[in-house]
Amino acid sequence: MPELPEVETTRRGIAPHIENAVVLKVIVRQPQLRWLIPPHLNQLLIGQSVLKVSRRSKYLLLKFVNGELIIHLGMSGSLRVLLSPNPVEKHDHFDIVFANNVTLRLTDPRRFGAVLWQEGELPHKLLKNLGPEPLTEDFSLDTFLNGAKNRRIAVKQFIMDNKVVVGVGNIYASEALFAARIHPLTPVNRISKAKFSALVEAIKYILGVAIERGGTTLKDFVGGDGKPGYFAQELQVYGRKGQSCNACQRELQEIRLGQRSSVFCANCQRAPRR
DNA sequence: CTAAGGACCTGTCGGC
DNA sequence: TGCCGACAGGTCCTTA
Repeated sequence: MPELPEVETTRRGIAPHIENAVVLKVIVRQPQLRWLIPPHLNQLLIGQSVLKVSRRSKYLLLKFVNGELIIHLGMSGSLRVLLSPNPVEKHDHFDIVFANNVTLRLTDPRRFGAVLWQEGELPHKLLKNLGPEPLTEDFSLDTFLNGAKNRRIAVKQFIMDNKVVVGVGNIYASEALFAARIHPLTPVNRISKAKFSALVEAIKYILGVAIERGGTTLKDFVGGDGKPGYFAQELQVYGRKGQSCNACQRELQEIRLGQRSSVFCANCQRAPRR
């Protein structure tokens, strides 16, 4: 479910409700997510207030005076703010109940998500080696030129590599490559400066628009405020295998790349010559 | 160092 | 209708 726009949408939805709120208690119903939820969160958090809700890559960071709570939504996670009592459902694994009657609830059927605690030295090990944020100036043409040196990896896998740039998952990687008219299999050492430049702009543009639309709702994604995202109707290639290209009407093709499906237009996105 | 593949887990969908 | 395999938004970890 969540790529960067969905995580950012979630951050914006929950922040106004929980920033400066004081933790009343933490409820863990299923501690085994991708990693075990730290067992002593109640001792750490009760009485503390959330100083800030931020985001790094697809990690949500809740800053407290004594450390940082890190939440990742994995593949199927969502976080919601509940303003009134709400029945607990099957995959509601984790709640933070605040003194202002707000509950922050993590739901995650596949349990690839994570809740981690980091204190002392920041950032957390998992955040330490991440590449630049795509929507900042830290991500530029140079990012790609430097990162592509001596590599022949397929461009789709390259832009999904978190050490190169963060936040580009399977949906937006496919969309950005279509926008930049680059075939997903193109080895990165064969991409021109101009094409890389177009790809940088495409990634920034598409992620930006997706955030404006409140993310992409597939299945049941809802932002922190419970509203769905509206980017799905703007997808050009993702999930459109067999349908016709919006630019040239040719039938969109699907290939598998690193065990992920990749839909593209073989006409608009030229196959690499070899 | 790079690259490839498995692993984690549940739900849903298509085919037989 | 039931069963089985394939696949789904992520990414760490192991192996070569």
